[in-house]
Amino acid sequence: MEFVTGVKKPETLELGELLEEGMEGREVKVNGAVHSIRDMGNVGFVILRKREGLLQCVYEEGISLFDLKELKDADTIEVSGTLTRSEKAPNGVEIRMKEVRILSEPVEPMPLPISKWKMNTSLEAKLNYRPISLRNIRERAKFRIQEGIVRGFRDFLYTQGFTEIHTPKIGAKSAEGGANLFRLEYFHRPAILQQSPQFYKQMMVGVFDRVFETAPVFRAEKHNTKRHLNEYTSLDFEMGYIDGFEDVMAMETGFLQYTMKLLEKEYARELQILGVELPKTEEIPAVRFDEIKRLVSEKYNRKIRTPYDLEPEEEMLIGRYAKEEWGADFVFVTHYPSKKRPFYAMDDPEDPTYTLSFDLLFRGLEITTGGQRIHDYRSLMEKMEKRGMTDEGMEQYLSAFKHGMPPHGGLGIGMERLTMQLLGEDNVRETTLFPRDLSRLEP
RNA sequence: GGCCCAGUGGCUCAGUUGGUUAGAGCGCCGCCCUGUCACGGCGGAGGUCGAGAGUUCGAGUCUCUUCUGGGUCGCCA
Repeated sequence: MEFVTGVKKPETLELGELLEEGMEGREVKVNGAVHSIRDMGNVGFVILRKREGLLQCVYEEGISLFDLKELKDADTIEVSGTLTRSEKAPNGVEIRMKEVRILSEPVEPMPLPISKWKMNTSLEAKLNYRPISLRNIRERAKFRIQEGIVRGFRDFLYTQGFTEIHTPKIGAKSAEGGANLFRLEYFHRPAILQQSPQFYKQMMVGVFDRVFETAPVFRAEKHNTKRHLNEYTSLDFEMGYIDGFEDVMAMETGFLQYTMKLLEKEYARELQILGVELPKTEEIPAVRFDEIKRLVSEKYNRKIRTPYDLEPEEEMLIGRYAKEEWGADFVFVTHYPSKKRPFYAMDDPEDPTYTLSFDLLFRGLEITTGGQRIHDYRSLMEKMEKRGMTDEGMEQYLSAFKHGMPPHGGLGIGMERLTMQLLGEDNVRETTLFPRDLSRLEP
């Protein structure tokens, strides 16, 4: 019998440790994957890929006690050698190799040139070889940034008194209803995959006042565009005791400000690798739906074809307008038509054809939908009746309201879309680890 | 699902009005090179041109069918 007493410090060092003061000249051990080899004859360079970045190891004939030809790309190895500071080395430090232990060897050569800075590979090939393509330094940096976004969301909301919740993804009925649900069999009963945590978030506002969740949602929409996925990660929050939907927009602005600072501070390396400039978030313009529609139509001389919704081209033009007129990357579009919003959206008492809701556009793409919800039981029932809905399957949801709910509102942010816009990618699949779309169910 | 575009070595692409043995760069393999960092040099392997049918003396190239992928529209985050 032995006791397990916690994490032990490994013998091998990480990049950060190698860069510390006073390490120069030390005998060290590191591990990593062979990212590339540059063999110059009597001298050679083995670039190791480690979790924090790349590390140059130097082979010197006579000093290194092995043959460089024994190594090849994608070997995982453990290197022992002397840590040396050198201005010629990419990070300022390198390891003069003495011994190498091969931990594993590939069976086949790389299908993609992952060690190239830019792989020059189609999205399709990158997705088909996902576990391989993600090893490329730029590819993997995208998902570190994505980590930073989710971290920012979590950390910020914790500071604002939110409770993180985890709601079921299998259910009997869903908030928005309709044809875009994935249906499945649940022990001989019909079930669906949740397309939104909406109902659960709202019910939990009655419990914790402020809640959030970062989880997948499923949409069986048969769309095939560069901004749609059939499974995506939604950053959702819902907050009680609000004075209006403006409080929700303010909270989202706070999240963006917090996250941009976090990225700047802790993800500087990844931002630099990808050449990303962070957008301004000090202030975000908010403009009414009908107003911005008119402004864009006038400025760019474009006819309004659908009065109740924004066409993708209009979204793009709104992004352009916000940039040109207000110097803004983000813009809130408020007061969407009631017609296009779900039943739980609160109508504007001043004009019930519009709702107290908003979308957030980031560089011309919708990344958020949010708003104030109806909290009064009678109003909710009234609106459902007006829409010809029954309470079937929603008894639990409605019972929360029957027994009292505070005024509240919330939003959902498309994580992949936010990442995509931040990084300037032109396809959501670029910022999705393993995308699910019309034709792609694996990897 | 509608419409548009594209499928040529592992990857990215070129291939003329249909004409001999289908090319390049990167990657891979071998050899050379004492400091590379997109290393460089020399040599080599690797392709039923997505699949099927048709037109033709002859098809990577033209026609039809089909499959796969990309873009776009409706819907949405």
